[in-house]
Amino acid sequence: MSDASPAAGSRADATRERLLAAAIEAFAAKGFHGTTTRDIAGAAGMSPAALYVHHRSKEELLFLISQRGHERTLELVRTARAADPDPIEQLRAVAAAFAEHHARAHTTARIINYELAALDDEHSAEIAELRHQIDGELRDLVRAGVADGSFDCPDPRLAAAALLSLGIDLARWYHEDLVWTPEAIAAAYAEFAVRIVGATSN
Amino acid sequence: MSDASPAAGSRADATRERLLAAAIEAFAAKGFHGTTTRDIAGAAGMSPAALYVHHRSKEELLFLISQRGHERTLELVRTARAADPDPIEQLRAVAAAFAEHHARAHTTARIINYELAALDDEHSAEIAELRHQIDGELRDLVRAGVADGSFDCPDPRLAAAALLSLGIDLARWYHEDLVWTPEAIAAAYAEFAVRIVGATSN
DNA sequence: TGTCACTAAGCAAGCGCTTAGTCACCCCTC
DNA sequence: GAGGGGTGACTAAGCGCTTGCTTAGTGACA
Repeated sequence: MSDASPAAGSRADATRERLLAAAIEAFAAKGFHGTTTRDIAGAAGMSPAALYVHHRSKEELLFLISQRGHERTLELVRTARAADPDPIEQLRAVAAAFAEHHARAHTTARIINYELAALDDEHSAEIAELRHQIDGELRDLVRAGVADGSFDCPDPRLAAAALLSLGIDLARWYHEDLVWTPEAIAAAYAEFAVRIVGATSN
Repeated sequence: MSDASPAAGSRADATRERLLAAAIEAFAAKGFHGTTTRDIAGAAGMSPAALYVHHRSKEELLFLISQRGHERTLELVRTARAADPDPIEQLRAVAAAFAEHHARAHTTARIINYELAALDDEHSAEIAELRHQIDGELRDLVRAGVADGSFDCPDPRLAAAALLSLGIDLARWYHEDLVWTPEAIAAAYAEFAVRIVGATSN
């Protein structure tokens, strides 16, 4: 039910993570402004004040979730690109990994993509930089495919935006009791991605 | 900056619409729970109490926006489908209209797609029915194309979901000072749609 | 004179966050 | 190994403020 667990060890760290996990569930279900600090603390089995022993504010909780999530996504995309020099294979790998992750971690992904406006200015800038890097990876990939003639696509930037949309919107509609597994989604979406850029397989 | 204006006439109706327009801007920018009734009334140049002269509650405002928006989208899709019996042409028309609308009316579209959880049970059920009809139109269209051999696409339902995602996610990222016009987006997205379903043009 | 859009003032409830204090536990000393 | 001083996770209570919404009343127009 979660994908958070770094730096474990002390009892305090465990509680810290428990509060973070509760915040993820609550923010995803009711949005940042729709969630109260009492909701989060209550779901973690603690009093409202305990939240402030481990975290500075409700907003900091959101930032932490957002930061971890974006770093994870960036790493995911870079790893997928690194596996093969061929743009078509890179695109398949990136689209599959991106889609599978957005299906599997749709709870976190929902917060990451739809609660950006609730971050304060400083945190917002830091997240914007991470998003810029993720977007850059996608644009570079599409441009490389166009440059070597693998892709047929008049506007690479717009194609990159469409590819991102396909994955990100999964966070909005995917949930566990659908017929599709994250792996099935990944396979289908890899094919959609290849088609969108008009790839000619060698 | 808005696309609301039916049933005008009396002074009261005009004020009612002014409040609705203010609610649209505020909900889109800060979310339903992040918006206060004072924000809405203030933006409409009125006191907080004036809101309740014209509307039952803040939630009813959201429902009204959502209902109008969904009805408009459903009509848009049906009109696009009605223009031509050929599935490929229908898909082009639907994808173009859907994308253009989500770019042009991204403010309203954002509320419609991302604030569903804030509706009360009764209103939520009514909106769910409208969404079901929109989804149905898309699925029927893809199935028709697969049936007559125009489309090559192993999972029509998943392809329909991807087509919807492409349009809906525009509401998240599109804004006025980008290089692309809604018309340019529409043209590119019509091509993406045709590619996603693997259409073989006759 | 009656109607109705509209406001000033305010209510009950709920918000994020703080304060003052309790309690379990750990290490050091004798 | 009993006693004591210190530490830090945790809570009950509540502060200052904001929320959605109501009420009593005003003033313009028919």
